[in-house]
Amino acid sequence: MAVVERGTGTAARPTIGMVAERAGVSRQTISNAFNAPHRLRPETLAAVRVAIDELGYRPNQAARSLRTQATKVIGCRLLPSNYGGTGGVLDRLLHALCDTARSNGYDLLTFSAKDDDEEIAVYEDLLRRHAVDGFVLTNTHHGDARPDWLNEHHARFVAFGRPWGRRGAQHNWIDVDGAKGTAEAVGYLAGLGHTRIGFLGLPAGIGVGDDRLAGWERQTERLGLPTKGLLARAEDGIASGRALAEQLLAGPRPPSALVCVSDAMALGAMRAVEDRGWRAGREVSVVGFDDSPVASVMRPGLSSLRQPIEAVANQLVETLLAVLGAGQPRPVRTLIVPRLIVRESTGECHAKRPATAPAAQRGPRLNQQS
Amino acid sequence: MAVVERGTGTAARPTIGMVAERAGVSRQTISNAFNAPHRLRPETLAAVRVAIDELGYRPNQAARSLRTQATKVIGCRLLPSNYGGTGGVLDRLLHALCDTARSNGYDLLTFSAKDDDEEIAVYEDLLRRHAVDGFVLTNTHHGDARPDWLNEHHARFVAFGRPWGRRGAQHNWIDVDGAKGTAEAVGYLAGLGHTRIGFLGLPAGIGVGDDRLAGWERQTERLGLPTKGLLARAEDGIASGRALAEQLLAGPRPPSALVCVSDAMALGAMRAVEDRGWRAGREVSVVGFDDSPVASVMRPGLSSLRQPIEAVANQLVETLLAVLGAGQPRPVRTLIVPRLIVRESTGECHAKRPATAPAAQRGPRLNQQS
DNA sequence: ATGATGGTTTTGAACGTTCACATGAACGTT
DNA sequence: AACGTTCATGTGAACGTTCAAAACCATCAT
Repeated sequence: MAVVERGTGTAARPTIGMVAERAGVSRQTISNAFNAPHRLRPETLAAVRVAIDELGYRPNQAARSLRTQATKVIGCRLLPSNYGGTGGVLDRLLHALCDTARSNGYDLLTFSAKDDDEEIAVYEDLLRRHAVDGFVLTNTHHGDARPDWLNEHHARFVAFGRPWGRRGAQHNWIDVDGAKGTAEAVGYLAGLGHTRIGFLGLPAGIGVGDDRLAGWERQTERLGLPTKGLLARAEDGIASGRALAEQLLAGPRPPSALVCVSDAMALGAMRAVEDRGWRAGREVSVVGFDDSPVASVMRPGLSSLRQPIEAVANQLVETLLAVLGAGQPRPVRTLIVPRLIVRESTGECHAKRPATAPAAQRGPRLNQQS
Repeated sequence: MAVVERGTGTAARPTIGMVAERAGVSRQTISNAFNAPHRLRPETLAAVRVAIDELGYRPNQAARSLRTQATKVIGCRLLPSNYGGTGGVLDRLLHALCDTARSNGYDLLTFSAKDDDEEIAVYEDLLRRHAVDGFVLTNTHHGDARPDWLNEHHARFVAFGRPWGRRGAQHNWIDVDGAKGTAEAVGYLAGLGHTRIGFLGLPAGIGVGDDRLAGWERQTERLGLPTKGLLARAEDGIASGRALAEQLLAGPRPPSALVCVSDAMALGAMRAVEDRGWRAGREVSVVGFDDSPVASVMRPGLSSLRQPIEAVANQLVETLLAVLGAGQPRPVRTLIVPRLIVRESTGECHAKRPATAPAAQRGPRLNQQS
């Protein structure tokens, strides 16, 4: 645990040679102590470790990369945390990636790009300079040019997000099973007695939106619940959610619960509920998606489907390391199931006896999450 | 603009030697084409550029780092985007840092840490491995151990944030002038006719909070405005803001405007205003700090002091590069002034004629920001 | 004794670049 | 013509590590 030397003049950091000399062995032995300790005799290893500690030595990463042709760095584009209304999901992913990568001996190199083309340009630069070993892709979408580009250039990568709209995509990916999530939400609401459960979705053609919608469709059908007049779609956003919800609630046979494709939509929906003098979780239940920070902070708290981002990050790194190690192992296509976080915006159905006779006030049972 | 070779077997990327051979010059000449193009005769340079382009060559970063002892990488700790209620400021900073660094030929290496000690441990690791040239520190605070540690270990760094509580700190820093910001807010509100302007602050001892409070104190004094019973302090948060605002508004001589140390506080304050059946920007004006994404999205929009993060990032990188280049130039201590973004939560003072005679309805003049 | 075996350590070269210096050409001056 | 100067390019070494192969050294069977 010795401190980095601070000599009188230049702070010359130790090299493998200095450690070798101090331990009375060759350079290679020091190298082995790091890369293949099992090869050393226990006494030698101990002695070497003492020398390493005394000098506070760590292998120079540049020299190591040069020799091994591996930088131990993973590249990842940085998206605005509020990107596409994903409410901090990508921010959490980035954190988790840092942690997982580091505990596997890798570092994370981040860069920003205003669009996919610029992102590809950065890929090209980083690859040519041998500055990274591989990439983690986020925010995959229809007509995504990045996977093809990376494949053509023999780059190693994993994607967070399915290759929407491409059946035979050859790359590895991990994603969250949005359909399973919304299906769970519908099931939960049905369990609370709701029979008319609406869905606020995105315009057709957006992978994530279609996926989450499919879960609602599947589950309502399975449970024999109606869907007619209970689906509304528009661009993501609070304003959107408010308008769509108002539209459904103003219909002849309004829903008593709304499952939303995002927290932003759900926030808007709650607003629409309040506009009518009602309260989310009482007259109308609302469920969001992504469990963004606001969801837990607002009152009433927003029930939301939380993506298990830490698990996703683990899978991503694990898969990428497998790809980096062995050339190309079996393809990995993993779906991880989100978890419904229940807060006050969901409650039992009171559709039969509306606002005039409100149900017994449920205490503000805060199920706050972080 | 040639594409990276994709040979039949291994995709052997070009080296400086191959380019040299192709151009019929020596390796050093290729090197110079990148690092000192002015040294080459124009014709030579042109010929070399052709060869470089044809092969799609870029210098191998590891080899370069090994030789020059410079990695061209800057390290930066990643903080949760909702960290300490700073509402996306650090997220914006990270983006801006990426951009600025990259356009200066540097990459950004990010890592996460659960506390300062862990952060220092990562510093140590990265320094010993020669994985970075320097660091950007964020979130400086009282009793911060990081600058001292870095100085002792001869690390190069710049801080975003003043060395709170240390007069003679020796390192370079850039910060936002919170006091000037709140002073501007007070001035603006006074211009709208407000005379009783309150402040919702943080507990004493938090640098950022003390700074922003000081601006309110300074400006109210300068304008001869009262402060008694107009200051309330607590931990940051929406709930806090709501409670503090309610406390001030319930007083014998309540404020007609509130300047808040953060957007979270301001959100709470607006809530308290609504609790009383009032509307922010009409009966009581509210100003936040940081211009977080919610500020522009909510209705009424929250007026807020926006930190010019892009300018901060530029300064940070510029300063760090200066430190990395020349050993230690003149110390840099820069304060950058925030800008008041006016939205609907601020309006003319109507303290004399309260809610019964509301002023002419101001149209929802959306001054939405991004 | 001899040689084969297997574990442990050392040796020399190589990774791809840039540094410090050497070389050579072109030019103007004496 | 000889010289110094400047500019452009080439040469060999070095950065710090790991790879491949060789050398060493016990141990054991022959």
